[in-house]
Amino acid sequence: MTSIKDIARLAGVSPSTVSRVLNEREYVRAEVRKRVLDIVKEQGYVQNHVARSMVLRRSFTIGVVIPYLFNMFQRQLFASMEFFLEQQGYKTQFFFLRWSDASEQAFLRRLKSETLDGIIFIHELDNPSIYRYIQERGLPVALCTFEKQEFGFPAVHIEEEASAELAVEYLIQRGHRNIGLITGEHFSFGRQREDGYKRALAAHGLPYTPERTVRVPAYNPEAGRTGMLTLLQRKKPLTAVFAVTDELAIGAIKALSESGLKVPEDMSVIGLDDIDISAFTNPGLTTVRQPIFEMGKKSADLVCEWIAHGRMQGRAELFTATIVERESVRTLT
Amino acid sequence: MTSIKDIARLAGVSPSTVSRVLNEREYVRAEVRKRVLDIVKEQGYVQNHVARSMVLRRSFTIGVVIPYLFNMFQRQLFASMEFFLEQQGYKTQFFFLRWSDASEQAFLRRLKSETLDGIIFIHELDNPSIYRYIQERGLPVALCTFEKQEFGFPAVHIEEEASAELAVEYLIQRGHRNIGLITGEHFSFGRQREDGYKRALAAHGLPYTPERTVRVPAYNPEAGRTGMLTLLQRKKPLTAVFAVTDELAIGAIKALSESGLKVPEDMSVIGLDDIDISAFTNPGLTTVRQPIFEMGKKSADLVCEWIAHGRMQGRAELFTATIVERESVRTLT
DNA sequence: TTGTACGCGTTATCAT
DNA sequence: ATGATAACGCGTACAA
Repeated sequence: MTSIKDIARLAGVSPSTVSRVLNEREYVRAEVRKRVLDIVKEQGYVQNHVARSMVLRRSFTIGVVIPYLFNMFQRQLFASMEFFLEQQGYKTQFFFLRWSDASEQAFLRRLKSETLDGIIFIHELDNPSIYRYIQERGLPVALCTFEKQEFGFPAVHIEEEASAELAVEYLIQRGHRNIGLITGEHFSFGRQREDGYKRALAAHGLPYTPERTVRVPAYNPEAGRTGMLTLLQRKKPLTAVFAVTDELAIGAIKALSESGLKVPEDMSVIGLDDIDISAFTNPGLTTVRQPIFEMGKKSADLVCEWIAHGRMQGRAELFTATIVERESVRTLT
Repeated sequence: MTSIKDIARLAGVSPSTVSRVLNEREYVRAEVRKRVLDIVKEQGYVQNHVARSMVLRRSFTIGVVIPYLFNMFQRQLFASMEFFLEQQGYKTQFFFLRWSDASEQAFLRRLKSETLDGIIFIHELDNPSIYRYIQERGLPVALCTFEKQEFGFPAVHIEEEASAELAVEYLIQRGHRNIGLITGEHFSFGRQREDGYKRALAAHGLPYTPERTVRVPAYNPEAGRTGMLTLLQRKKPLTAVFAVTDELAIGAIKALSESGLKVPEDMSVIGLDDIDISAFTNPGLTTVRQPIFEMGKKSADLVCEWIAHGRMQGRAELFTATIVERESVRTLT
């Protein structure tokens, strides 16, 4: 491969001069600059990124930590991040994490070996040692869709509890009293959204009945489907269900139709996230929208600013969720 | 950061010895090896990946080229690749490409600067100069979901035409004669699937009527929706539609339900791909399954073997698609 | 304004 | 079996 030395030789200057030209330093005659640039173009020369990272001790790369089986919501989120990161001159390196300690350990090893400039988490980790390592090293970081109070990292997320409350409130306003909940066992947002559900019930003097809640091991459609089936099986009266993510809701709707129940005639369903596909389900899914694109941008901005200023810039960035009305909720009369 | 020199000093040996231990070379006394390993563990030392890449002139990284707005099918594909690549000790670096020449140029620049060990394309590029560059450099490469005869790169894909034919054949067997087609303007698989559609019609002596074909600018649900609407508007008799991807099919079903038409009672719909979500639509989407997981694995294997043996290993790897029966197709009587 | 020399962390080669 | 040294490609301090 052609290196900076080759260019220097061809242009009849020293490597340092070529370096100065390429990095837009001053102190180089316009004439020389042009000559160098011409040769660079002619040779199709591009700086070797590895060598550059080594000497600069930075990689212009931001890591994005995401579950191995990322869902559609996270997919949209990281597309947004990648877009804004690239705009600011950063490459994105994804770390797909499995739900195991071994996977988190492997991640820590990579973290140590890769000289990332910053890191964004779209995935909540169990192991606090990783957060601790990042904190000690002072690595610029942002959390997206969750927070970790103990570490004081900047966090980007919606008000989980309030957003869930909004969804349930919407059902109650439409006359629903017997409302089921499908949530997940893992991650703090599952618990927070469950709290929002309870708060909405309480605000209207409705009792919380544990039999109307089911906790599933994942947040995908299949889990939503089995969750709904379980709920149905318990034979508690139910006119509506709040699924804490859209994917769960999509699975719930499937279970309902398999059971010969119509949405929203026989059962109303509301989700939370507003992923792309939710506009295309039958019936269209009524849900609560997270501003995905903006949240991705904010996360990217937070780490980039931290890097630029050399110190942490923000703390929590709270976004507001809004109802998206489609056809999966019926008004009881 | 602690470096190999620090470990060497702490263990009372030279950096070379530490290097030998870490890379599992022979010629190092068991006793010394243990001492080094203990220090490494104690210090939490990990080799610096950047320095290593520089001297070894390889990065243990495979690039995966994918459209910026990758669809759910591609999402499953690259998850599979990432999984197998990691298993073989490679990191995955994604390149999200936009549909523009500028984006392809930027990609070429990165390609030159990054010392990748290999590359997989899940995205067909317009610009032959990129393929040419890869060919000249002898960079291990695999194409997934398409091929480029001119360059003779190994390619992993289903028999596009035959798979489409299978879908249409399925409709014809069930009594459908007036079958619409929703396909995309771009990429060779769109044309190939269209050819398969025509071949199935011809095989049964059915005429090809251009008014029953619509070509949309993307392969996502929204494009499928507008495509279906267009088809409906033309008022040609129609009992079934073949959408060349599942995402298009999902959009088509949405358009149908918006128009007050029931699937499959008033109109049958069949897709192609069998993405995860297709099992959860209402009605469940009848489609043709690409063995996504296996195709991802095969692509990963092809580049890894190429790297290991120092020369190209396979050529075309053809996979067979199979019908997945769900509820979106009705048998006419 | 430009060139020389050194160092970044690692591995391979060659001595010992 | 182990250590010294050079080299990978680049940026920068310092000399010129």
